[in-house]
Amino acid sequence: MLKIQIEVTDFNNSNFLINSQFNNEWNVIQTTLTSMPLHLKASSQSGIEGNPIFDPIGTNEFIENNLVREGWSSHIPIPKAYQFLGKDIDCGKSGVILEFQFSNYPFLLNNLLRSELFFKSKIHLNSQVTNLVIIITKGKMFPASNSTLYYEQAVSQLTALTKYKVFHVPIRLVGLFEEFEQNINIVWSIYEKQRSRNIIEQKQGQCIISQGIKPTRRAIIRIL
Amino acid sequence: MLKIQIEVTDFNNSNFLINSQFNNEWNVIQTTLTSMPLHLKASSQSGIEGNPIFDPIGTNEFIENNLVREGWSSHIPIPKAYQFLGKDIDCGKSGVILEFQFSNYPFLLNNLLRSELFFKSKIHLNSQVTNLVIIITKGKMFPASNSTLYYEQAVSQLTALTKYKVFHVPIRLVGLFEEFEQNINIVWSIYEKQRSRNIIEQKQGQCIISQGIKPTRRAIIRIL
DNA sequence: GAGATTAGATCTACCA
DNA sequence: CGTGGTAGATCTAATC
Repeated sequence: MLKIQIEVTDFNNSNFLINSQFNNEWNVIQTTLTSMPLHLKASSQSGIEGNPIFDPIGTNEFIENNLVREGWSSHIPIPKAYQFLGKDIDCGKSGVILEFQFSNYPFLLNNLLRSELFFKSKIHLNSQVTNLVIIITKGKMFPASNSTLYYEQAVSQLTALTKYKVFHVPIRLVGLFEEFEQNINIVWSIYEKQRSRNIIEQKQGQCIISQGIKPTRRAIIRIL
Repeated sequence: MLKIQIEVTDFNNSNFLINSQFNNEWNVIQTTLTSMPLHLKASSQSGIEGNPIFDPIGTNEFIENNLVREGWSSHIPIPKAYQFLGKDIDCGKSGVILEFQFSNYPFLLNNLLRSELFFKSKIHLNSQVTNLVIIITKGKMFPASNSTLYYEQAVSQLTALTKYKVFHVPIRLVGLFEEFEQNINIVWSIYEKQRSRNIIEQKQGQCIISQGIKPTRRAIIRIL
């Protein structure tokens, strides 16, 4: 059975930190991600109505449910004194912050900087200081809503920021990918209406993903 | 005649820098902003359809047009090697970068970090290195689309980041405000359809802005 | 239940 | 004229 592929880029020594202290947490994330079928939905974008695109809602839900089952906390509130940085963080356990980021690209640097402040200020989230941040993104290959963050973009940005030593919190950036020209298991979700998070129907299925003709092209998804 | 009010917060010694080197550039910005009528439009948000909200499109256009007339460049391209930070910056002149930011709040830290990299890397934008960044935001008082950045939020975030010395580029953050209980000149724009930037009709008018009963409430705008 | 706020979803505009 | 990408606009969901 073909599983989702993941790719990882580490910043600020997160590789060493994970191997020495957060191996268990990482293993649970890795297992969760690689057991996940590709979640797709229909686009409503003008001109490509109905075309399959990456489904952030379904993906988000799958990961969150699985991690909560493994003892992770979700929607961890940010303390009052730091509420200008936001309301909550997606998931966390034992000082590991986990953010899924499938929304528009500026959220990456927003997540990064607030994590940096959690790290430096040593404030407690879920009774723990922040030791490590893991950010999950999708590969550029997937057709998706415009301006949503993709892994390669995130790698470039964090690499440049690392070069100029702008941040110090250890970060592992994770990208989700699929194989080309293989039967891929998918979950196709139909939502109540545009922008609804209310799933009316969820179908299992398969698709084949082809690389576009030009190397710059997004992949083409053919539902079987 | 009542003009838009502006408030300013400076970071990393931008105050000194402006007074000593960029007084002319600042004066043009200040004059432009304080000559601007409040731009409003109708919301399409469920439950408050038709209610007046801050109009980012109209505001943006007004500022940009005026600055271009004063010799500023707009949509300054980011060099190829730094394209992972984006395509262009809103406006600039003589090493001063200007960003209007009325979109969702994470764009603030996105703009901040890419400006920091422009500053540190000394790359040329419009044949100039980056000396100063000016970011224009709207006050929290204005009803607006959900999750759009507001000045007070930006002040909090940048203040915290300054405290931990995360960034070094000089920044002046500008907030737009209006007086309460006064006749305020407005421009009400009607767009072709939802999300359209195509203005069908633009009416001059007046409104009165009242502070909400609870201090936490957004202001109430009454069109005259 | 009304209101505010952030998180996230995801569209249109525009330019190369 | 179709494609791809970023910028910006701006909605719904969820929570307090």
